Amino acid sequence: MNPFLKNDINIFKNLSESEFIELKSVFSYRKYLKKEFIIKEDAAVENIYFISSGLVKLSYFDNDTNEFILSFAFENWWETDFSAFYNQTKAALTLQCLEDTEVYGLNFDDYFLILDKYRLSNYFLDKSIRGHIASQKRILSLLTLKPKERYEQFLQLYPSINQRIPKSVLALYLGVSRETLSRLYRKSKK
Amino acid sequence: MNPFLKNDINIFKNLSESEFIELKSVFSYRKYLKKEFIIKEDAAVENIYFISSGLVKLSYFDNDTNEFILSFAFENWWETDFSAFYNQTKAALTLQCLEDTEVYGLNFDDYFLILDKYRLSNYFLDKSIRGHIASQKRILSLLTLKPKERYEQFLQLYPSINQRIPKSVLALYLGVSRETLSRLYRKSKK
DNA sequence: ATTAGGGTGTGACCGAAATCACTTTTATTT
DNA sequence: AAATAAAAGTGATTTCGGTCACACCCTAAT
Repeated sequence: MNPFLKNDINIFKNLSESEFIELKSVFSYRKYLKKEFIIKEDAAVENIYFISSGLVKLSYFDNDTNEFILSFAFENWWETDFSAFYNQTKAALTLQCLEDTEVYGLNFDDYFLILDKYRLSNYFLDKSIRGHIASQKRILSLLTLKPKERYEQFLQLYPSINQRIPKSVLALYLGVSRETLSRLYRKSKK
Repeated sequence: MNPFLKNDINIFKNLSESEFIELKSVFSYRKYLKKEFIIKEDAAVENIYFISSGLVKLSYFDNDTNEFILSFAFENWWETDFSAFYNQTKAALTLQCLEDTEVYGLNFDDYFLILDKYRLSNYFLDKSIRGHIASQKRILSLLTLKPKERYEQFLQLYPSINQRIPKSVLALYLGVSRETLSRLYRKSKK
């Protein structure tokens, strides 16, 4: 198993080497290529995914035409369509790779199994609360900031992924048109 | 202790009567009047609050002038400035009563204490994930819907609190001006 | 019954961003 | 290297929602 996942979990719970080998067996490793879908709309959402390398986008399509991006996820993030996974319903969101990406999947039953067996509830609770806090920041950003300010906030918050995604994709995340973003970009440079 | 909290927790973990009496002692009950602040900007955030009755708004003020509402919270919801509580920093948000409100406060140390002592991690994990899912829905609503559609979605989602708040306050939540909301309102009636 | 204040409705005007249309630049593929 | 596709820049036009200004409630207090 990728060392990242081990290090990440160990922040909260020091498992012995043997416990870790045991735990590792419940995860399913898979590699996806750029543009491949990890979760497709209307498909069942079997897993929650730990991204060990690469970059993905979680998005929603209205009327299967216009795309909107809920979040990017990269190294050491857990991601899935939480609503669909947690309620075991069909995916309303899609999860697609912006780069070649390696993931460790954890299915519904195993998720609840390991919560108790390895006392990982507090680990996931921490992840979830931080995710919740990040979502609230995003809501405030959408409510309070103008496109230009949102763009600048994004640059500050995620300087690394800004380099890794096309501007047209970033526009889908910021909630502005491609053209408007392009014009802002010029202005904030000088 | 208010029966609501007990019923809510019991969904996840059946505590004995004596355990419950023990647990109850860590909560601090308090009653607030309409317009009172439970959390004030820049103050320390001691507690996470379980709302047992009433209605509150969680909001952000930019430059201490313009208000934006992150969420409403009412009976059976847990609410606080999570970022400030969890990181033990000063409040960036305010929590203010829209009605007379009764809360049960739980402080930082006790929170982590009872997570383990009463095995409540899974209970709070569930709450947190559902909160996270709700936040994501809100983000999508802001990204994909026009003001009129957001208003209609709100009516559908929270028909009860729509009756309990002024339209001008709802506008702060929907991210539109008071005037625009007023005009939409007329249009969607006919 | 008069006043004051919170909440709401509505017209006029303005501006930021969407949309449309097209060009230019940069990557990928063969 | 040529061809094709993807991404980005830019002008012209339109539109939705914000802002300003003021009128009209309705309830509670004097």
